[in-house]
Amino acid sequence: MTLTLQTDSPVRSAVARPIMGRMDNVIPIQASALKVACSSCNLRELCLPVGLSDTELERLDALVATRKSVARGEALFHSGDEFQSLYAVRTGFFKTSVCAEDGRDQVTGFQMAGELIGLDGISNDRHAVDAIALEDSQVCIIPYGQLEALSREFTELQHQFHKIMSREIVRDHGVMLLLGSMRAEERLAAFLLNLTQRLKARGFSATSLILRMTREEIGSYLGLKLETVSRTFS
Amino acid sequence: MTLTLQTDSPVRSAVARPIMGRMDNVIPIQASALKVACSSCNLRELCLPVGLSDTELERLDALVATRKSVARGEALFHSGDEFQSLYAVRTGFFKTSVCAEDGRDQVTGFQMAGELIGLDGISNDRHAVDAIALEDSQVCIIPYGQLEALSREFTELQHQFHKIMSREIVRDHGVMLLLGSMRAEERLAAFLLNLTQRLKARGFSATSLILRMTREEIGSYLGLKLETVSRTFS
DNA sequence: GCGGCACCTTGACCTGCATCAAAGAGCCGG
DNA sequence: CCGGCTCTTTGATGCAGGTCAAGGTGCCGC
Repeated sequence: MTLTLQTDSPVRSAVARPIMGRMDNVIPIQASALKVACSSCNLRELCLPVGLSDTELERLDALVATRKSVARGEALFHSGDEFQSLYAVRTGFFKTSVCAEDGRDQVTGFQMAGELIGLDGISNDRHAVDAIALEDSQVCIIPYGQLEALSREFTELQHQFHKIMSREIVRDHGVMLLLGSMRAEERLAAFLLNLTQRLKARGFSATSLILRMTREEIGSYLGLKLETVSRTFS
Repeated sequence: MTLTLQTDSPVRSAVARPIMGRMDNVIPIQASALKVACSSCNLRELCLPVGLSDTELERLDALVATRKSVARGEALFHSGDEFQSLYAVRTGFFKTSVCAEDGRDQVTGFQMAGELIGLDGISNDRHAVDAIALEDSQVCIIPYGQLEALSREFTELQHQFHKIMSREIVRDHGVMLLLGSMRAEERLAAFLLNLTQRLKARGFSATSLILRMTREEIGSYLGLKLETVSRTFS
């Protein structure tokens, strides 16, 4: 298989600009009370509502009532912020990262449409990572308290939510395997493979992809330096 | 602060043998229907029951009805096994590890008394890791379906369970930071610090610890080779 | 008591990746 | 249109940690 890589920067504008052009007409990065409905969302088979009945979906619609736009480079939340909601990526692309006391930081994941951000915050009511938009994005706001309440009512929702958390744990274990025992080339390969699979599940081409993140961010995720990432691509 | 390290092997028998001696009198590694009660367990402040009321505890007692003994070196479960229950470590010490197709494997964590094992299995009804006892151990069996049912009834239990899953995610992010951006010495230091903190929370001395795992297992967890671990200790 | 085993330590050497450095490409604002 | 910015590429060099190898220690079973 051949894989066409297209970096998103500095050629970025060729791709992202059209989107930013549209953005000029709206207020950037405000929590806008857009009306939303999971039941009519094309991501519902990838997101929280998987397997829900119509009545359940209806109740979820009432809960996930608003969206929020986040401009490229802006934070959805920071480490230490009070935790109140989970966020489902509606459009766009995010990274999450932890940082050590000495300033070094580590990208812990990249999130795309249909994926949940903020699960780390449940543990002690504060977010433990930074979540940064890598392109202009929209997220659906899922108030956590209400989600807990609703999932006490609906077995399916509860189960789906647990699965999502568990999947995150399994994913993290995969990253540990990658960081702990693979060489640079293997890491990059595994990373690209994972990315294309996720894009494919969302209906994008599996043989050509645009990298929204910088070499440095990829490097941080993979435990490599940006030069190494760049060299390994060549 | 000074820290006395005591390796558990090959001097292991000095420590573990007495326990194994006792084991000779019972059937080793069988699911024995020991009567158990969370409400009278000295680990309840570290384990699932945190924050539960008396009536809630009573119901949980009914659910977590049996224990299981696992002999040193035996598996609690393997990757690929059907997932049915979570396990709370009652006594002893476990490791969990994932393995790649090519045979390399990576230790993803060490679990001690009061910690939950098996959360990875929720994601698709199969366990994703191997769980191996590093010393003769006992676990409480928590049937997952029943736990979900009970946590639909009791807000506190539900919340506590979510916190435990979230904490696991945060822990994993910490390990990623360690694997992705620390040098050998720092990794080992962070590892020992973490271990002593957890032991302290369980009432053990914080300045002297016995390493139940081999250099190789530590190395696998930290993304280092056993020789490096050994050298770094010196 | 002796050989075998599992684990740990130590030494010598090598290599994969980090580090340092320089230069190019596309973009942005003035 | 020019200078500065960010991101990337590429080269040269160095070192942390991997690899290979040998030897030690305590345990176990015969």
